[in-house]
Amino acid sequence: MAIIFSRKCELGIQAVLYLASAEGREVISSEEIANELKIPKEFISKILQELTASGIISSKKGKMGGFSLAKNPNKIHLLDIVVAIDGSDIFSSCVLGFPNCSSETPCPMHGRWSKLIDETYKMLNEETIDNYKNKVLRKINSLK
Amino acid sequence: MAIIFSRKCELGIQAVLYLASAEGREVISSEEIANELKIPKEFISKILQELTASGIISSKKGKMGGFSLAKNPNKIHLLDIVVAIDGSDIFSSCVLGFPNCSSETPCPMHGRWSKLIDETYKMLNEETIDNYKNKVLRKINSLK
DNA sequence: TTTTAATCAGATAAAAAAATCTGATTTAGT
DNA sequence: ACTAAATCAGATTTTTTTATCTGATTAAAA
Repeated sequence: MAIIFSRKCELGIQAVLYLASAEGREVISSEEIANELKIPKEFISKILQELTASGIISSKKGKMGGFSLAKNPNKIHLLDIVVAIDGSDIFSSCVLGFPNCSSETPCPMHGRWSKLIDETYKMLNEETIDNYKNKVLRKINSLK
Repeated sequence: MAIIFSRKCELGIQAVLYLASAEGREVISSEEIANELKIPKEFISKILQELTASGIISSKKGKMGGFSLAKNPNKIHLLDIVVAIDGSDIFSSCVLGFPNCSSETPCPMHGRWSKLIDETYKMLNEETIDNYKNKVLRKINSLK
């Protein structure tokens, strides 16, 4: 089971990081992304479409086409990708699955859990793709 | 989407908390739990069976039967329930979905994320059902 | 202008998770 | 013994998520 992000979202972040790490090159095909990340081409294509629709990356059709970042990597936050694919419910939904969990009617974990979620949110909101593009190359290479 | 625990696990925790909050009474029927937590009886029955199998609660069959905690509530940690239902993968799997994420071949989020997961683990391991049984009553009553 | 290689769009299939159903078993009380 | 009320066990259905397929469109290059 995915721990916090959907599989789609995990792979979406991976793909955007890959695009960022390939700076200088015009566009990257979905096939290359699929090969490098060792995931099915068809699946990543769908995800790249969604990310294109939400304006995080842009696409160039036709032969020699492919995908590239739509903005400067220091303007793309991890949070943007998460919200685009999974939405923002995870930042407000109850960890124990109770409805209407809030400071008025908190679940028993509410207090401590809120702090963890706030930190997560902060992390995703602070970190930009730019901060990560070098780190990710190492990881991708380790996939051999 | 469930944020970190499966729906099964969320409801399992809710049910165990409910049992803890009903101390003094012999056994509680799955029907009562379902009514109080506003969830389907059949689903919670399945979950209660699993929790019985893993020794967290115990069951009494037949008329006047039902479920009760298998041990003292200060001996049952939230972690026990989580591991029994969802397993312990969430504490070691990569937040970005990369394989073999570790300090040797970390993903870009590995460092910061590990800290959050460690805190979560600590919280689940420290807190016992006992600590929560009073808090949960308020929440359950608010479900009206 | 034709071929080729790419995205795009939407349908479909497969897998996993969540929820429900059915019947068997157990046990207290009459 | 019989009945009623509960768990137990496992099959089935539904829903959601994940993954795949197919055909259309686009655009570069021969």
